[in-house]
Amino acid sequence: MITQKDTSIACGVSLATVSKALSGQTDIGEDTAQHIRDTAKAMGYLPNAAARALKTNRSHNIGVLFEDKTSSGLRHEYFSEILQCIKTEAERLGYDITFISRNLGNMSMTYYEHAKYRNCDGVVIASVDFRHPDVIQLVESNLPTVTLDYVFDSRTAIMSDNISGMIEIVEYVYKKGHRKIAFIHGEDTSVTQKRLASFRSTCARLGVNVPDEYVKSAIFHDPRSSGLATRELLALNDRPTCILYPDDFSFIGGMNEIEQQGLSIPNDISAVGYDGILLSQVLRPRLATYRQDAVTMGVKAAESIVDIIEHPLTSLPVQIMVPGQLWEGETVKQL
Amino acid sequence: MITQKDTSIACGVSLATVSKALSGQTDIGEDTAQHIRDTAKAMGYLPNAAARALKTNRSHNIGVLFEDKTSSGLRHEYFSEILQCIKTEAERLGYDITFISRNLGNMSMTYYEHAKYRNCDGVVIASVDFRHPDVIQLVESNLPTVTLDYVFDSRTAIMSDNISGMIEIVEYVYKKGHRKIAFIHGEDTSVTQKRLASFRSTCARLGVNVPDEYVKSAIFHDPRSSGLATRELLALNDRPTCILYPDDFSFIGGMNEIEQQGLSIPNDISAVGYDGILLSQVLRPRLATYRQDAVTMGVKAAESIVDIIEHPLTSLPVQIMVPGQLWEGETVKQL
DNA sequence: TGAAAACACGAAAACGATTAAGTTATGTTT
DNA sequence: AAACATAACTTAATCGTTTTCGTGTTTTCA
Repeated sequence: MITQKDTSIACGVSLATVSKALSGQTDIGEDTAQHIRDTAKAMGYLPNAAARALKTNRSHNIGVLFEDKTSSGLRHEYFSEILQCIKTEAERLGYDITFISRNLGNMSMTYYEHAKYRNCDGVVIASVDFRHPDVIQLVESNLPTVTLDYVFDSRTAIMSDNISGMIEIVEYVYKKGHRKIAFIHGEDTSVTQKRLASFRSTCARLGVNVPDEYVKSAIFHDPRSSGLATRELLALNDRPTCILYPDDFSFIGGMNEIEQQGLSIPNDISAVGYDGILLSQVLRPRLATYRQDAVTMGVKAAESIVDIIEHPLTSLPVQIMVPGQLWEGETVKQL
Repeated sequence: MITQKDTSIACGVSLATVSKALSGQTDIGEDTAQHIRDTAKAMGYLPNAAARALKTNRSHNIGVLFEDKTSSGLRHEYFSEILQCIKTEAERLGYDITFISRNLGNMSMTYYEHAKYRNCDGVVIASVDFRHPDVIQLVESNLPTVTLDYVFDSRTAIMSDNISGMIEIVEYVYKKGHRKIAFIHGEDTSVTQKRLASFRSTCARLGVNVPDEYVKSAIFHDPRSSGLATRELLALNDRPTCILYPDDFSFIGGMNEIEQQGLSIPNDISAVGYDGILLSQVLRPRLATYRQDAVTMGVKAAESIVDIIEHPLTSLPVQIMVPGQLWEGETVKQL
């Protein structure tokens, strides 16, 4: 492996001169610097991130928390798309991505310890149990952090606008003439709480009555549970005319149930998803859904964490609301 | 930050002793070692991966190549599941995962340079253009590498068994009485070549004639292109009774086309997917498909790269065939 | 009991890079 | 021309660990 030392010998200058020339310091003559850069390249010199990190205490490495539990995790297109965009944007800004977990080999460590061990300059917390003590420890530490879809006090958070999303969905469905609107929500998370509150308040504002039996609980990304909830809704005496699903993928479970009962979407029952994953737009009829802007979420997350890392004093903790977009699709019938 | 030095002072022993005690060397008295470990923990000592890597030339970090081009990439459930499993298994074995790309900030580098820069002990090459010169450079370097679904000479590869997969599919369809079998394949990749060859040879062996117009080209993971191919197939005078799709997701495009023409699956047209993603099993009728064992792929990839890293002399380059499984589903009609 | 072996620990160099502070040589000012 | 500023380098310390080679002490056993 070619080091700066090798290069310095080859150029007949000191180690320091090489380091400065390579990092573009100004107190090196332009001709010398150029010569050093040329020979370094010719010799196949590569910087050593470990040495650099050790000395500078900056790794240019961002930790990412992605715990793959049942519902969310990498298999969910929303998250894999966010990850993809964090990765791309971070790389553009000169940072690499390392996954942070709670164990490494046989030694178990907290997220914080792991991130410190790897000298991460900051951490993006994407998909985890935000109530876990280890997550709390991490956000309360001195490490820069950015969370996705969950707010911690005095910390930057990138939020998909679930409140507005739900408002737009309900208003759209209302505009289409629906007054019997059912909502199948996901398991009890911060996201679910926001959507549910928004659903209830918007319905109230529009004067839409929501009987208790119109609100069902299911599991995100699990068509089976939303299928069961759908069945219960269809069995009601006063069945809803429109069902809102926790996410696009879960809608499949509802769709099966509806079709199996000989009903058709949207003629007999209208339906709306959430997420705007690829699937929603290749189904026929195209699913009405609220597209979450995963691309912007990822980009903003990367931008924010880098900003905090590079300007720790001037960057302020903010909550960035990322608006989504209603995709009307063809699954909500005009009544 | 607490270092070994701090600990050594606190314990009144030398730096060397602390290092040995912490790494479990034998030439330290058991009582001293225990005392050192206790105080280290009490003081909140954390090892520094950068310093360790610098000294030992081992980072316990595995690079992963995941370039997100159109068809494959993280948004494809097959790959995101593999990534998830590589991650989990690598962590179990004491390694972290870092994404390797071709640029970092404004400096562009090859994969090899990036991996070297980050001191990766090895690289898993998952989803890229395997013919790219930079990929070639990487696999021809001294870095341990493992590839997925593509073989390089003298290198370990984890292969989803596309040959057998196609054999099983064709035999299954044949057993169901189909003799007019069409195949819509993906773009020209190594995987496509294998499946196509296997399709042709199996059909030949079974005495099934495959007219040229029964073999259509589409794009992986793109329902639109497979929809178009499906339309062409349906327009043939002598239309096939069964269509094999490049992947489960692409099947959606075909499904829409078929239903739009007033035909039904499987009564009028039978269909088979490939991958066995979640979607395939929540569709009604359940899609016949060949389940690729992404979990095993990921686990084997992690195991293999770690084995090569830790036993460079005794580990041999092998091609590990990961068998999949035919899921019969309900989309192939008995003729 | 005395020499060799085993044990427990320390000193110091090294990994590759960065950087504060010091040293020349050259140029500028008055 | 003396004094000073600037440009262009160099020296040497340092980041936190690991590891080789010693060294002093204790144990072992003939």
